[in-house]
Amino acid sequence: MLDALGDPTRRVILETLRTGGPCSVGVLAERVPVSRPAISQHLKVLGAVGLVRHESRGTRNIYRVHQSGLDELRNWLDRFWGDALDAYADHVRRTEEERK
Amino acid sequence: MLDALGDPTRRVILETLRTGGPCSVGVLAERVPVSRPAISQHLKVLGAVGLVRHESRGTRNIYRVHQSGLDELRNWLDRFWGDALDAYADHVRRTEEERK
DNA sequence: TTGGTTCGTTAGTGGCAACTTACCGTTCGT
DNA sequence: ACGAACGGTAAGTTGCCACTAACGAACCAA
Repeated sequence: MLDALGDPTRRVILETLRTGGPCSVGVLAERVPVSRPAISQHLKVLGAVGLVRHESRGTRNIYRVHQSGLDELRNWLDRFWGDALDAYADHVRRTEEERK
Repeated sequence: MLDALGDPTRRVILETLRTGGPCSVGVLAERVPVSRPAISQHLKVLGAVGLVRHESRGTRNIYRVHQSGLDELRNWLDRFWGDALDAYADHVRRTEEERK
């Protein structure tokens, strides 16, 4: 998931899909300075983690951003930050006891 | 920012800091199966994007997770999803007109 | 001051993944 | 049914980044 967002090209692809709306692979290859097969590979990765969905329209596949991946990221964020605060509180309490 | 979270080792370091609370570089090197210099380099990257803060305690530096990076990520998420919906609405309207 | 930690930095290497070129399957128009 | 367009896949290369090893700096204790 975060691995998928780690690549700059994939983020550009997502940005393009976000600002330009859903579009085909060929159009994406025109807008992003990268060959068409590279686009395909990245879309495969993005699709595997639920960040994009594709829909076959004749010979061309229309890709669009999908929500599930973003939701998962948000949940991870919430849980992460909550646990970090708890762990910090524990740490403070522990060092407090050591000082005695 | 997302580049920083893209590396698995860095996520492990963050997880370690989160669950175990703040700790020094040497302790991190013990808990994460990676050499100490590698830890230093990763902490440098994580610090550059505001995900961790360090505080010099004598010869040793205590690192802890910091909020600003997470906040920035959350803001990005919110704006991303909102814009994606708008762009999708535009796209629907545009294809609707082309159908005429 | 001297020895022992603790940490940051540099140089160098190995491995992985992103990219391109070439090829093949699929689908639509004629 | 045939040609063309669109897209996914395979193989191969290149570039980048994570990692280790060695060195150097700062700090504390004696």
